[in-house]
Order: sequence, then structure tokens, then C-alpha cells
Amino acid sequence: MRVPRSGTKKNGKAASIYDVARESRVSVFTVSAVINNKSHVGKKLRARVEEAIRKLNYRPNLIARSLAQQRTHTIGMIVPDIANPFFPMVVRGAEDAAQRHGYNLLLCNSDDTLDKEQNQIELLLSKRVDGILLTKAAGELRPGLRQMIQEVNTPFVLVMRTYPKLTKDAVISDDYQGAYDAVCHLARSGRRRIALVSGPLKVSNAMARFQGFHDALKAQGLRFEEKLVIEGDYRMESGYRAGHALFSHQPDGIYVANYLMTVGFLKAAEEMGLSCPEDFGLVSFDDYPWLGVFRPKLTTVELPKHQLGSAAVELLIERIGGSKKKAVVRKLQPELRIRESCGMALHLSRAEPGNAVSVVAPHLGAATIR
Amino acid sequence: MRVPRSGTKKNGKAASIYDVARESRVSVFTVSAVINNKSHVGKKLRARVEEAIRKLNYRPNLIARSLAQQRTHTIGMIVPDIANPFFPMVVRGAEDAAQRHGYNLLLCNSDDTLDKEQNQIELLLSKRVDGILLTKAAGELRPGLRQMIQEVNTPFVLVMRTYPKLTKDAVISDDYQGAYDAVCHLARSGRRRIALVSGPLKVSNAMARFQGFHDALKAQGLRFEEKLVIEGDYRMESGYRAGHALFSHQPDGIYVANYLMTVGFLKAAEEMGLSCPEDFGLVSFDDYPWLGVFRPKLTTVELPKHQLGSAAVELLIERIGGSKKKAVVRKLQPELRIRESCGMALHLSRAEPGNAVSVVAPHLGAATIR
DNA sequence: TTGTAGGCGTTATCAA
DNA sequence: TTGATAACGCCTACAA
Repeated sequence: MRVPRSGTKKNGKAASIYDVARESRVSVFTVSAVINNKSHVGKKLRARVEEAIRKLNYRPNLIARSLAQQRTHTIGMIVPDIANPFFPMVVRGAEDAAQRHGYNLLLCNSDDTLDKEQNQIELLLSKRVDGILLTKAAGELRPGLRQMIQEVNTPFVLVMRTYPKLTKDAVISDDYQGAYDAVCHLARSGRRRIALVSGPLKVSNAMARFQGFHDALKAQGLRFEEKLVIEGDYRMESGYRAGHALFSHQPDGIYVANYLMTVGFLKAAEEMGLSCPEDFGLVSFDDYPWLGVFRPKLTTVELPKHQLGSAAVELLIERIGGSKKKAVVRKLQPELRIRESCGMALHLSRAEPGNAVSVVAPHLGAATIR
Repeated sequence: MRVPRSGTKKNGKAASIYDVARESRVSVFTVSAVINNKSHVGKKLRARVEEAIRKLNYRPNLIARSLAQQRTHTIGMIVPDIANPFFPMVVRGAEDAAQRHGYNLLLCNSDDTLDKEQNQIELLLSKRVDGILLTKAAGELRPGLRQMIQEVNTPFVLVMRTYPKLTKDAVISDDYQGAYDAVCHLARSGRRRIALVSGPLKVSNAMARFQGFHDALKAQGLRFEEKLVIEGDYRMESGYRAGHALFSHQPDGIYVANYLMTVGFLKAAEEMGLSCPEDFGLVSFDDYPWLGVFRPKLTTVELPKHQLGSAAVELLIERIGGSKKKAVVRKLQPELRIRESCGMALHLSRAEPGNAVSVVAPHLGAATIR
């Protein structure tokens, strides 16, 4: 039998359920019942217990509860790098949803590195998180790990990038469509030699964007030129290098597959004395609130970042709850935001002098002009 | 006595230390010793145990370990909003340091709200995090909570904002100095009527920036005008409103206390047909990699965000380890990054026509020109 | 060096 | 409705 702690109530440590039980002269069961307002506890006892809880300033130890219940109410989230401005809003969306459901977020940065990713997955599993949100790094998971993940039966939901070998549950953006829209818009703005600064093609969304780029060219009757495609890694530096590599081939339009690479790209363009939209048109991915106030005013394809995170958590929590419904990949729709870097205004003013200021863009469907 | 789980090794659940013990025909003690490579275990036994661990794919349950050791190797971190571009790099710094020391980060967003903050603190304490990193929301902590925090003896380290009532351990930036430098630079650039778009003055760093602003005016022989100071809340919207409110008083220089408000401010300026640096000089806080490629090229005061996070974790971990050294507030130095929005180049070219392009800024100490 | 048994703070089962 | 007691999975005196 369990012997309650010795005489005094407080010995420096936080009060436990036993202290409360003793203080209110009931059993731990009753206390537990009160805490989780379970099976109707008699009014008088309940009052006594609540009194004792207040008096002792008792807070349940969630670690002990987790051990007993085999649930931690904690979600692990692995992103490549929270300092990449794309992810904070996704994480925020996830945290908001998690909070709503009584969950917390354990955040990890993988730097898109398999090693870190694996270590973090193992650690999160050891910490017994109830589920994991993963933006998979390029490359394969060690088979042993994959098997172990199946065994422990911890649900995963992929974010932004698919990786069917692990799970088919994923929340992503419609990258094909986004890239397609971006490139079509560049073409409509009069660009003929359109280049691509791509993400790492081993990553699912980079490949989807590449295909959207490719198909849009065809649809617009433009030629696909291998040398106008440069594979970066979604980081600034690679966009910078891409810029320097690309301009020798004289593209007149560029679609850059994310914001960080766009920044690097623009840096390179500036060094070469080229500016936008005069010398080239540009459409970027990910939108940010500040892009509307700085020049060049970037035309972008915005992805619903916050929703990406929250939807992923919602799906994950369904799985944690044991939902057996078949795997889904939720594909959220992007939104073209036309500003000035694509050169649409310039294009129109050339065709129709005197019309430079008012950007009129018909047949654009859901496109937003800001 | 504890009875090992029934016959079979695997009954759907993850292997426990008992399973390993049985498989390798030793006691749990030996297994535990092997796992934590403790007291010299005999070679043969050790080999048997390791073999069993591999075979059963055993991973220690860190929840159970936490309960037994009363340590979770988890740090709670509460920031106002991870989607505010200032914080991701701070969190990254914290996560890097935490990772190095074998800790994980539980991330919460308070929205600078006392309610959320209190709930999150309580939850983190219940989850028995080993320590908490807090960017305190404006306002007072409920006394009961404060008392409870003392009782459970969980160390706190404040980040970016001090709040001595809770603890004097803090890692902050030298905001007074940063603001002082910013305003002096504005003055050196020929601005005479300098305005301030401030953060919430209840927040320690907003107050420090205000004082730096105030003292710099005096040092530069400029007049302090109440109406040229507007108190915002560090969010975009408030910067926008400040812009609209401010220009009727015709300031020729503005120091905006953070990036988000700067964005809002510039939006307002644009709506009023004013631009920078022609119509007003501007110095902002927080620098970002992309500010060098967009126009206006902002002159900013950069804070060492990554270091802010990592230093905070280092200090926190010292406290977790029981360090009794007296409380410290580590004040990290900011760095003025001169670009174009301050109008320095413009100023010099006016004084000395033909000199517009080469920005020469002597007597600037550690200032960086990019 | 190795094993035994009790404790960490909950929940959950089964009687009373 | 309540109470006693066994899990949960690990660590750690104390013994052997």
C-alpha cells in the first residue's frame, strides 16, 4: 500500500493528490474525481476537496497523468527552419489550433537535414508526443525508423510536402496551380523567355512547382529551355547564385519558387545593374504584409500559411482520436497577388500608351490586385 | 513487487525496460544501468542487454523517466507572436542552444495578453518544464501566480523585456543605446523635427527606447515635442495609424521602434504621397536580410536576435542546474546599419553637390554600412 | 557487479 | 458514491 508523505503538508515540494486527500480527509480517488469532475461526487466532499485544493495551491502533475493515461496532449512539430519567414505563420496556425484543443507544441528545426530530422523524430517519440507534424526534409527516412514509427503507432501529418512512404495524410498547398498561375501571368505580361528558380527537386512541392511552370509554358505556347531552369535549395544564397547564373541567358521573365530565393535573386540583379520590372518581370511565391510597401512591389502567389498549420493540426488530432477514415491530402488553394514586379502595368502601357497607372487584368478569376 | 507483463513480448505496445530485462535474462536495474551507461556493467551482460534492446527496438519512455527524476529536459518559451518577424530568429537561437544541451522547446504565443500568458505559464508549470523563457506581456502577473511560481521553484529567464517583480534574470538588447544611436544619426543627417513611433510604454524596452530617443534629442540640441511622439503597440496597424496622425505636424525625421510598425508607417506615408528619404528621414529597429534589396533601403538598428535566444537558454540552464549566482541582466549591443532611408546620402549631396552616391559616414564607431 | 523493492503522481479497476 | 490498490515505466537506495 502506498504510504502518504510523512507528517507535514509541505516539505518544499509541490502538493500532490495525496496531500489534498489527507487535507480533506477523503481518498485519492475522490480527489481525482473532483479534479476531472467525474462520477458524481457528494456535494459536501466535493466542497471539502476544492477547499483543500485552494489551500494547498494544488496543480495536477501532468507528467504523472501522461504516464498513467498514455497521452501527453503534446504535438511535435518539425520544420526546416523557423527563421525562414514562411514557417512562422504556419507554426502560428498550428499553435492556435493546438491550443484550442488543449494541446501544446514541441518545436524542432531540422535544417532540412536527414540526420537532425531522424534524431528529432526519435526524441519526440521517446517523449511520447501524441502526434507529429512533419515538413519532411529531402531524402529517405531510415527504414528502421519508419518501421518503428508504425509500431508505436504515433500518427503523423505531413505539412507542405508529401512523402507517401511515411503517411498519406498531408496538408499542402496547390503548388502546381500556383506556379501555373504565376507563369501564365508572366506570359500575359508580355514575357517570352521565362526562367525558373526552383526549390530542390527532391522535395515534392518543388517538383510540383516545376511541373506547373513547365505546363504553363506549353499552354502559353512558349518554349521550355533547360538552361533557364536553376535548382536552388529555398535559401537566399541559392537565389543569389541563380541570379548570377541566369542573366547570361537573357530571360525576360522569372518565376522564383519562394521568397528567400527571391531576395537573393534581387540582390544579384541589383549587382548586375538590372531592375524590375524594367529589365525583367518577376513573380515570387509566399506573400508578406510588407511586400506592398517596398519597391519593387512584388507580384506573388500567396499560400494560406496559417490555415496550412491549423488544418494540419485538426487532421492530426482526428488521427490521435483514433479516426480510421482513409488518408487524405488536403490541398489548399493559392492566390495570385498582382502588383508591379511582373511588369503587367508596363506591358499595358506599352500596348496602350497613357494607360500606365490603372492596372486592368481581366480573365483572372480569383486574382487579387493590391 | 512488480510483476512483469504476461507471457508474450509484444502485445501491441512499445517495449518497456521489463521486456528488455526478460529478453536478456537480467534485472531491470542492469538494463537501466546499460541505458545510462552507469556503474560498470559486466561486458557479457551489457552485450546481452544491448542485443535485446536492438531486437525489441526498445526506446526509453521519457515520460516515465521525467516522473522518476523530476526533470523533463523541456523548456517552455512564451513569445507574444511567433508571426512577428522579430521572434523567429530569437526562437531559433533558443532552440539551437536548447538542442545543444539536450533540451526541447515548448512554444506558446501570448499575443501580449495577460490572460493567455497566465494560462500558458500555469500549463507549462503543470507540464513540469524545467524552466521558462518569457517575453512578458504588458501588465502585472496575478500575485497568486507569482507566489506559486516561487513555490514550485521553476526558474524563469526574461527575454527582451524586464519584469523585476518576477525575476531579475534577463537577456535583453541595449534599447536605450539603440534608440539613441538611431536618433543621433537622424540628426546628423540634417533632420531637425524628429518624431517617435513608440511601442507600448508599459513594456520595458519601449520605455528604454523612448528615453534613448529623448536624451538623443537633447544631446543633439533638438527640441522634444510631445505631439511628435505616438505610442503604438508594435503591430503594423498601429504604425499605420501613427503615420496618418503624425504628418500633420510635419516631422522631417522619424524613428520607428520596430519593423512591423515601420511597415504600417510606410503604408500611410505612401497613401499621403510622401516618400522616403526625400520627404522624411526614417530609422527603424530590427534588421532583416531583405531590407538591403528593397527600396526605400531602410537604415535600421539591428538587434542580435539569435544570440538573444541562445544566451537566454544558457542562463536558464545554469539556473536549472541550481546555479545560485546573483541575478544578471545581460544587455546585448545593437548595431546601426546605415542605408538610405535616413537621408544621409541626400544630406551629404546637398551640402556637397556631386557627392550623392558615395555615402561617407565618419565618426560612426561600430556602425556598418551596407 | 547485480538484484529487490519502493517511489515518482496520476488514473483506473474492483470491491464495499 | 467512496475506498483501497494495482498499473503506467523508469530510477535508485539498499541488500546481497
